[in-house]
Amino acid sequence: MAYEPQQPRRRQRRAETTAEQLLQAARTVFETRGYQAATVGTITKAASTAHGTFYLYFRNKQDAFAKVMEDAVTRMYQEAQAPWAAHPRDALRVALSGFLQVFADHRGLWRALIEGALQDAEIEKMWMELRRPFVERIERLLERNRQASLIRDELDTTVAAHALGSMVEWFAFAHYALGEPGEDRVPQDRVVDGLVDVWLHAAFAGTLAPAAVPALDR
Amino acid sequence: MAYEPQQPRRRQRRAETTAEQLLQAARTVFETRGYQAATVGTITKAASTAHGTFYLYFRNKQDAFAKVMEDAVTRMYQEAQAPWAAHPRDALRVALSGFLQVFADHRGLWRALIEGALQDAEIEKMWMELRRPFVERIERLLERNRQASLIRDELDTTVAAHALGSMVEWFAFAHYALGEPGEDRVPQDRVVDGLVDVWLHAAFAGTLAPAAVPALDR
Amino acid sequence: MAYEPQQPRRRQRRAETTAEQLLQAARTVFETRGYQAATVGTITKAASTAHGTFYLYFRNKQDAFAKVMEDAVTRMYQEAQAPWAAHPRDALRVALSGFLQVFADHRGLWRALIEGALQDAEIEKMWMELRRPFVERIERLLERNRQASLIRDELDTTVAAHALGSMVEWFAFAHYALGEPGEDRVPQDRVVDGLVDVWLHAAFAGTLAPAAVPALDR
Amino acid sequence: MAYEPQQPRRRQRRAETTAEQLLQAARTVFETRGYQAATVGTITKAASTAHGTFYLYFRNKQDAFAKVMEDAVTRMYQEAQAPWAAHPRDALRVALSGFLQVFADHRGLWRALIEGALQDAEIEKMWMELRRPFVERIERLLERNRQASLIRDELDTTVAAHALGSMVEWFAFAHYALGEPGEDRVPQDRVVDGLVDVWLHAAFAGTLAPAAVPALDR
DNA sequence: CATGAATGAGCATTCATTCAT
DNA sequence: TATGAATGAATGCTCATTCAT
Repeated sequence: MAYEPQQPRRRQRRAETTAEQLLQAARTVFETRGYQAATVGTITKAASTAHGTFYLYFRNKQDAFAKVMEDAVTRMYQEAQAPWAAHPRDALRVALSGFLQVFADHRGLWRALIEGALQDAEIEKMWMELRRPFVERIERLLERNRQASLIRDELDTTVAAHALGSMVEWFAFAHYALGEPGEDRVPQDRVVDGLVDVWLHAAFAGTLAPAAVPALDR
Repeated sequence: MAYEPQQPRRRQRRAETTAEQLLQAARTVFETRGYQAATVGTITKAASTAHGTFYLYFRNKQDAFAKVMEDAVTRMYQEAQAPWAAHPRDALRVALSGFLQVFADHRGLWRALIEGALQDAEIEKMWMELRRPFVERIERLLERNRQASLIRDELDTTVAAHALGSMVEWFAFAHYALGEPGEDRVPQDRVVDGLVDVWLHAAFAGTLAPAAVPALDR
Repeated sequence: MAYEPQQPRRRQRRAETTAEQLLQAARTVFETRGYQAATVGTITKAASTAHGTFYLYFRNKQDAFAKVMEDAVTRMYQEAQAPWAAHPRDALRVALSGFLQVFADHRGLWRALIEGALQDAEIEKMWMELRRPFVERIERLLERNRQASLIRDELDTTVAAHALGSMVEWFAFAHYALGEPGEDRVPQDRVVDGLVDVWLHAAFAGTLAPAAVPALDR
Repeated sequence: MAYEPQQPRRRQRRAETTAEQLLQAARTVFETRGYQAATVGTITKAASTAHGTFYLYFRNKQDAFAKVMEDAVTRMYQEAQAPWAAHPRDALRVALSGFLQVFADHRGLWRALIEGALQDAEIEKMWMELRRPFVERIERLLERNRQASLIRDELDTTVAAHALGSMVEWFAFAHYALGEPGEDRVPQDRVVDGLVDVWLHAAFAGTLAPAAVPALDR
């Protein structure tokens, strides 16, 4: 009840620290154990706080996950959009390479994100929103190039943007986040080259004689 | 064994009925509630059997899931391999269309499958194995056409097979299995056309002057 | 409904076989897994009969255990009372040696017996009754030798009989039935010598000239 | 940690109370129902705590049993090692008498202990370890007196220690812990006298002048 | 703000026993 | 007699959440 001069600040600092600890711990725990297998107890233990303190900063486990993921996923999609070189083919290389690298580095977070999204509608919504700009950016890219007549006329840019975005995302997921962590995989360089190749041919203009398309066997 | 005249048949029929009820119930429950949220109790209740009966037909929850999924997923990937028309472009259309349709129809099962895979290493393994033939088939297709010189020389068929397979899978997942069930989506015809288009240009031969590749915006 | 000449006999023989199989299987299962850990399913599987058949021959698990044990334990105590040599010290040696041997050979059955007795009053009662002659025999022995003035005057034969009987029984139990099965133990010869020594001095009078040791009845 | 003025004490007291209630309840339940028949639910009900609280204080049922028994059994074997009178024969009397009394008073716990040991290898191990000092102490006693030439030369002290220890233990078990609780038994005084008598003659040298019996130290 | 003891609903799994055939 | 499918009660354990201090 006495008037405290600078106590509030210290208290606030303390709170921030605790919040930071908890967020950090939650991130680590979700990353290593996944959404459902992560427990509040594990998180508070990792954060060296009391069990109850968790509920001072998060409404519940779901909320903590959302907060962790919002931050993490934003950073991940951003990392994947790092500024790129001037040369176009190389530019695409850099972008894809960055995205794959982020995926490989945060395997656990991606797994947790998808797991969480499947168990919790709010997480799902959040993810969809964080993901949208990623696809929209591809669409904008295609649109712009269409105006420059570099894109094949008949390309449905909306569908193509979704398809190419999905291709990268899912390829990365299946390649890096699924299967045994230490498993042998196609080396990243080769993967990037292949993806760039598919991208370029899929979207950009060129003489593509339909007659050349062969029969697809079963 | 040789004691009962023709009763075994009756018993057997009863057993088959129970098995069918349980499998059906398990399928429904997994489909509507997901992997983790599905409980043995819910399944047996839905099947109108005693709780313990579940363990007469499944080793455990995971096993039930595997059995449900093996059946369902196999059917799903097979649908995408349905015999197809003579015209190659149409053939691809039919295959993709079938795959997307199945996906749209079994949104819940796919969600459950991925959720399960992320929570249970065995399920993950099972899925990877069910999925492999799907990708391998694409690779074989590309290889065969390469020998017919219909495929671009520089195409890395392994990477491309994974990439194109992933594209379809993830597109389908993101498009049909994520988001609100009733949400408005791009109409399926347009989607199929777009995907076929990307496929054909990505893999098959044509003059694609690198010079034509434009700058990619950020 | 027709008059069957020798069908009954065959049927009876079949029944005996089933009964025998079940009893044998039950014995094995109880011996290897103990009372509580043994399950009806394991027993019927071992006996190659249907689950339900078990209840044709036994009222329940407890009953099966009682039947197995009655037989087995009787045999065990009897084996331990095998006819013995004429020389008294050696006679005692033979008797103790036999008892210990039986114990060592049927470690599992003893464990199961005691476990069962502790969980089931009927088993307990049965055991007490099977055990009683064992102690009474010792008591009779001491009494007889008292009349021959070979026993110390002040010996309370009743208590001594219980004490010496218990000593052997428990020693055997702790030595052979408890602890790791393969554990190193004091070699049996030395054990027998020690026990004989304690017995003789505990009960018999004066300087124990081997000649003084009387015949042990059976 | 430094936040709460003196509340921790109150909380701590509360926690101690709960711990005490649970331990007490567990003890009672194990004593009256045995190891296997005791359930966590029964214990928490008896302790008036929530089911989950049990796992705040015990890792699992086995752990609770171990904790109950460690406490009880230690006390029981110690009772048999209570400081004793100067007169050696009386000293032995006191020790044996104490042991038997404790046994008679805790019939249920002994039963549970043995039952538990037969069902759970860890409990068995724990018991063997609690029991060992009891036997070793006897052995040390005999060894010491051997040096004072009060022990018969030919006595195998290791075997004798096991044998005499077993005798007392098993006698007590069979006499007090088995059979109907209210059954008529040989009166305790007579039992003690008999056991002492056997002990002394079994182990000590020659004509047993009471004076010759040495002090039994700890 | 922080603590951590307490709660209790929830779940997978086992198994003795029954009974229709 | 024999079968084996079906039953369902019972139990140990986890963990998100609350709340008195």
